[in-house]
Amino acid sequence: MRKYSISEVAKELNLTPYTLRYYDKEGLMPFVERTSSGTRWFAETDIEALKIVECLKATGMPIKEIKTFIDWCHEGDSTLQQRYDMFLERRATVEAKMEELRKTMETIEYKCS
Amino acid sequence: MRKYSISEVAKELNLTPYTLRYYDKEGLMPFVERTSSGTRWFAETDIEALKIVECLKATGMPIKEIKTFIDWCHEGDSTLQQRYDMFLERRATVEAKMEELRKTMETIEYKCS
DNA sequence: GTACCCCTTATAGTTAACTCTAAGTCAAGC
DNA sequence: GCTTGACTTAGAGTTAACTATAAGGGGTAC
Repeated sequence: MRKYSISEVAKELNLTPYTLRYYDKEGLMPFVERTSSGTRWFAETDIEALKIVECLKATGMPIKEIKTFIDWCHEGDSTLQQRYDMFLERRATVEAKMEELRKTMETIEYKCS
Repeated sequence: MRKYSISEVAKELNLTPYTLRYYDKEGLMPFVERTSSGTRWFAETDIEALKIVECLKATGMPIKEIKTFIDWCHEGDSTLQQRYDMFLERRATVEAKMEELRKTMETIEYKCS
């Protein structure tokens, strides 16, 4: 059960320590342990959680909304429904975005000829 | 051959006059005529051109790159190849983006279960 | 003749998501 | 004991794409 420093995690996720501290400040990683002197000490599970954060970010979800999601995760099973609803909403958003892109490319393709 | 004022065009394209003047300043509409007193006087074809600008924007193309495209349009047929190349590149970008969204949603869908 | 819409320049504010610096502290490794 | 890398707070800077205000002026319509 190795633990990781902030720069190791940054490297693995292709981020910078600055960004990770920023995420922490924004409440996206309230789970990370600290050593007695205050150094962040990431577990594998923390890195997995951050990968989900990156996934949500990749769908265009703003950081504040991701924070809500993370908060719900910490409130336990009572928020399962809310999280599922958020997922459905996000899926709809992404599908709408993809549909718009598809249509836009069609238009451009048409204009190009 | 009606002509349109800036706020009529803004309304039709769901933008604001501020935004249109901003686009003008950024060089996205060097084609728009002016009255003797300096008022912008949009033709139908100008609105069509702006619709293409909106399309390109919808694919995530930054304004500076759109300006390049507009400039090429004004240079005439000698830039046809460049414009086509830009289109191909844009299509590739959009397709990559869509592919990433698809994969991301798959991952999230998996994590959700 | 006044209201409304257009124009300009210049400048400042907004939002999101970083990105970085400064100034000072702490702890581990060689 | 010095270097390295972690930490903190506070704050400034960056980028994109607007969005808005101020201050001044011009033209058209009722």
